[in-house]
Amino acid sequence: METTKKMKMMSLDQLKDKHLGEVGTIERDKYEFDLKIEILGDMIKSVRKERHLTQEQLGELIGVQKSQISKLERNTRNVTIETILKVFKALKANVKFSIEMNEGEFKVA
Amino acid sequence: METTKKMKMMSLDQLKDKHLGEVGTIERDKYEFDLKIEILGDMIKSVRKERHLTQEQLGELIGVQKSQISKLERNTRNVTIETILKVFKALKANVKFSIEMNEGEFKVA
DNA sequence: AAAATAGTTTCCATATATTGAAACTTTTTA
DNA sequence: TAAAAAGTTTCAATATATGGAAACTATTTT
Repeated sequence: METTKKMKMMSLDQLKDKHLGEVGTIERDKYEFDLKIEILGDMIKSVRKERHLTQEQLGELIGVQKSQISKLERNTRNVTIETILKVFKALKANVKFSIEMNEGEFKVA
Repeated sequence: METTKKMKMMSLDQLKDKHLGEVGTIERDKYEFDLKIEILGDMIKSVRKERHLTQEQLGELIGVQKSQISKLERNTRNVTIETILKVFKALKANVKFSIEMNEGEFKVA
């Protein structure tokens, strides 16, 4: 099993944001990772913990039972984008998505 | 504050397959965007175009009909993570996911 | 303009994601 | 250590994502 690797990093963009905002008061966390089903749940859990919420509280914010949150965090199954967005929106976390590709890497079979 | 920048090393295979440009100048495209259902399809389409594939060809790579690809690109519905990963994997594109949050922004209702 | 290719839509079946309720287990607190 | 709180699992219902087939429209090519 893979352990949760929580990588905190500060990007240039964040530095800019920080300077634009109130000096030194805005702490911004960014978690970035290769998208895999197995990691998503861990991310939900991480952010929820950071917000000091119980599964039940998060569930209330979204409008679902705590069991639902548990399932999501435990990666018991596939998830739809909509569900992911609902959760992170409730956690007031900004979700970004990026796609990287090397030019010319591709060959049609 | 440390930035962990891990630009992927280029493999020899990638260099070999590179058909234009000089050695060592493989361009890497990165599309980053706030995750929204409406945008995902556009991204699939963009990357597919960049790979010079038709919907039918992409479908073959994944093992689905072209109509399926059309539906995905046209954002006709919600999508699961699994499907997203399947598509971008076939396109040899690296999918990243990031979550940003401001500390202390959160208030429990 | 006709043919060929590419993309879209509809109809429909099947698989599975979402969800609640309740019982259960684990962790925390008094 | 007993009670309370937090988290997990199971059972079951419903909604909906995935997918193929075929007819359709749009675009490109000859």
